[in-house]
Amino acid sequence: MPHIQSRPVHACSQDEGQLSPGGQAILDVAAGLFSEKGYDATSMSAVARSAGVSKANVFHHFRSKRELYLEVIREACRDSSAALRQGRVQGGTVAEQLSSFLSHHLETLLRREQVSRLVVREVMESSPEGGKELAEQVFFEGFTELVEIVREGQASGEFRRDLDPALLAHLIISTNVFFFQSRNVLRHFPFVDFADDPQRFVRMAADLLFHGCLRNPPDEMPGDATGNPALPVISQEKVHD
Amino acid sequence: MPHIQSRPVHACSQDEGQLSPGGQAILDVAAGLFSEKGYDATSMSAVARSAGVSKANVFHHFRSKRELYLEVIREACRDSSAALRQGRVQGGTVAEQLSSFLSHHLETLLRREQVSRLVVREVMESSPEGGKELAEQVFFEGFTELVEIVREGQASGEFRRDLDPALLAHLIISTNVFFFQSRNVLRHFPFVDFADDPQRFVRMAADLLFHGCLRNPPDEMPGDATGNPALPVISQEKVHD
DNA sequence: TAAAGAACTGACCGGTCGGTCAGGCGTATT
DNA sequence: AATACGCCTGACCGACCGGTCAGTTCTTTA
Repeated sequence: MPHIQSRPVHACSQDEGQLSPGGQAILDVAAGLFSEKGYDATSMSAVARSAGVSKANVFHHFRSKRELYLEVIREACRDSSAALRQGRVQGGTVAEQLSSFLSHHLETLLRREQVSRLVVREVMESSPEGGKELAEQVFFEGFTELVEIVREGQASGEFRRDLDPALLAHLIISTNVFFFQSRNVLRHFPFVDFADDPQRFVRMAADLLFHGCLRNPPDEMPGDATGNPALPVISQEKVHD
Repeated sequence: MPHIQSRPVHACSQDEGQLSPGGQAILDVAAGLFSEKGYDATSMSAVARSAGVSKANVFHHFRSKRELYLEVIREACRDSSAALRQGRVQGGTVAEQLSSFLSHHLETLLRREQVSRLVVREVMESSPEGGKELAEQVFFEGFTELVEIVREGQASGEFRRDLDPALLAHLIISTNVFFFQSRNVLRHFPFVDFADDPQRFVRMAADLLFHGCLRNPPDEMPGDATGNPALPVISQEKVHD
């Protein structure tokens, strides 16, 4: 379990100078195996076999198992970081921007399931020092951007000014990542019907994050039963599929 | 990585008939090692060494590595399930109950860090079938209870009736678990100051879940600058330490 | 076409893995 | 006193691990 240490992921979001097609093929199957079975349970022999090459050849392209693993992580970070940034929408209210981010982020998580699992695992298992590197070199940009969006919302008066923008940003990521993580369990609760409908989930979650769960008006508004109170939820057709 | 299968965790929250002191000692050190280094990276030799017994002795008490691991998981589930239930408060508003739950739940997660990590890992890596068993046999009770609390809040008119109670319950768990998971990364963002103050985090998160992040009144309220709008936040002294 | 170097291979290494086995020791029943 | 059984041990097993190496084939360049 070689979690990030001294000089590892620093190549994140840098081009890394193109490796040979054979090397790339190895990297691809390695990504699949690592994310499916974890680091320890993935043997170099298995990587070689899956790639259709000899084990010695794998070691020709990558100095060690750890280096292969780190390269996989780097690529995963580069990809998901890029995917995250491109989900940005310019126009609309800040709430719409955040909602679009939520949607796009979750869609990316699910579409690139294996790689996502890999990154999430890396976050969870990171030591305090490894966490520092992950924070600085992998997630800083995206998270900062998210915090900035929230700040804009506060500056424009759209959002409450008395809450910590980083907290909201964290809860947004949290919402998606934990949904992604717990889906296989969530799906089996009888009263949960959103586990297999990410778009519905993201819409409802955004609604909750925006409006809260308490009855809206401080003064009561009694005869409203269950009809949806026509909340200005998000446009909801910007969601990809 | 032996995730739950055919007949595994069914002993959760059942007494399991007491094993010999030697066996319990082995189980304890195994719990530590498994949660610290993961399944694959923990060898039976290491377990034996840490427990101060021979490897053959470990296999005398537990038929296989997998069985030892499952026993560790069972115990962890039994413990954390119990810890969760006892966090329940009777009196007060539903919001206060949920707030207390959040606080107690996070405190338990952090206090029993290793075991928590183990369970979370199990959730994340669970296959669709393994997830079913986890859902039914480990988390059903606690999650159902949480959903019930939310439903009470809706029935009494304290909460909006147009939101899915399971969704709110899920977001509550999500908030805590992801905080727990990402702390080592979170701590290193310069604009995050709640990573090492779980109580503050839980208070702010509860506030956000209750009231949302949008400016409260639907009608504008222009000249209000930055002063906190005196929101009826949670009592905030019910939080343990 | 010769040379150089990258891509690739099978055979092999020391070490560790999960698991087994034959047997010693202590104690309680008969 | 014999027996039986739970607890425990060191020695050992085949399989597989990450990694190396000498050598062959392919590709590029001069």
